[in-house]
Amino acid sequence: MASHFQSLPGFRDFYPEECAVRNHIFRLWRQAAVRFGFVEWDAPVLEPLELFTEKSGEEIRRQLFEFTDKGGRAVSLRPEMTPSLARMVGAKAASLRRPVKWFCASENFRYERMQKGRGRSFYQFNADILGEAGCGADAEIIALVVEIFREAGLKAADAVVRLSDRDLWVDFLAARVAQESVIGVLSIVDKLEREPKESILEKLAAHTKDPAGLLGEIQAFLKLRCVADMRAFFETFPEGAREKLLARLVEWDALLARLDGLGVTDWVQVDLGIVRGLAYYTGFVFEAFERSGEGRALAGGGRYDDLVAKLGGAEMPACGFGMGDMTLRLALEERGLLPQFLNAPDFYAVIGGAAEQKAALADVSALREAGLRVEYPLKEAAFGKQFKQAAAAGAAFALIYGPEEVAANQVKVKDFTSGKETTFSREGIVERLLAVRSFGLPKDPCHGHN
RNA sequence: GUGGCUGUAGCUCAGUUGGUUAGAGCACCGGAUUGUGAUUCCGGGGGUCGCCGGUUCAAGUCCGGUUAGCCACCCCA
Repeated sequence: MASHFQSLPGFRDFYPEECAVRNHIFRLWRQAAVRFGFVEWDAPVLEPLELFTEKSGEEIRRQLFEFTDKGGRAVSLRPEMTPSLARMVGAKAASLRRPVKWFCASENFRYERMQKGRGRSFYQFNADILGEAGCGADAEIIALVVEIFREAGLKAADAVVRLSDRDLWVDFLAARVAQESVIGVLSIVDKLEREPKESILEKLAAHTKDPAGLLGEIQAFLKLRCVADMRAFFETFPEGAREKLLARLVEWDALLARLDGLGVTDWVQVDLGIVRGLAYYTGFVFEAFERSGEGRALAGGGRYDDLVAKLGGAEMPACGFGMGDMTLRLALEERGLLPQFLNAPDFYAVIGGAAEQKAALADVSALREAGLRVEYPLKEAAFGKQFKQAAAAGAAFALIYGPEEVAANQVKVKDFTSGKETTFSREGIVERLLAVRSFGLPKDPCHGHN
């Protein structure tokens, strides 16, 4: 170790290569959101502790970076953005034009034990639509998830959005257990795959006289994969519960029709097994997963119509999702979807010596002014060394300013991919090289020189 | 918060039953090389062997503790 200082556990140093990857992911997020008409917002990194405990309860303090500041205030680094969003939207609820479509790409902090794809500091993209109760907002949110995946280079074979419905679960369970047991049963359902059957039955017995029967119905419910099957399933339910459940399916039809119109049907799978973290969700919920391999969760979200009133003081239906940078990065990395040479220059000027320096630097400046990425050696060096440096920097082209070229008011351009060279007049060099960057060296041999 | 595995150069790792001044490849810097880049050759910098303690004439090596990382559980807003 050159230094005895290290970054804190779970926090990352971003060397240029890492930073380029991070910025690439930010770019994917921002561009997709902006195309969908979302606007970016942000909030303080440090917030009053109560803002977070109000939503999630005292238990989450274990996972907060919380402390008392010098003014004696209980504060915490933000573990998520939704409470801040609710506060900000709630404060201006009356004057915001609806629907409110906001996104942010924020650094968040959770005091957790680290593992693959999870640290104590991470970046998360959030997009929310507030003030629209209809499923059009849910569809827009889900389509944005898919748009980000597409923009990143993923295909429908790589990732899937599993769509579930908290309302449907509540109505389904209400027909089988007491109202106050619904939440408890949902948390049991969440662990269905991870716990032995005996343990599940034992827990269900606290909520029903017929745990085996209830488990059978839940398993049948979980197997439903389309609205037609759901409808057939509910037709057998007793009057009262049946009408409510069938009415909910009308919303499902409307949502799926919109998703079809938005062209994301291939990415969406009805899967009522998505019940995790349903504490404050009130309607459609979803999570995006990799289809194969690790099966990592890439994003998750849903409708939370009551949360803004609770935290922001104003009635405001809402839905949204979050997507972390770490799992997305791993998914893209494994598929070779991270661009190479994100920091590479377009052109590297190879400069003969002091006599050629003035002409070369003048062109470098003009090219940079035009928006091209141009580098050159900061000290005099042999031609061979300069070419090595140009290649090591990942430059697409070398611009050669030797005595011959400069004397003739020319510059030789070398394409590092093909190894071919073409000589241009320095007159109008900016326009020529803008074209070279976009289309490569001209094929017309009359430009050539050999 | 619980359990398993692992810490030797920036990276990947070697290092004999404990035995002189701890090595290699890659990477980096310089040179061969003042007109052409992923090849080649030569040289250089860089290590308190994670940390603390113990056993021993002697510890990178053995023992104990600790810390960090990885993986799984818990959790996932």
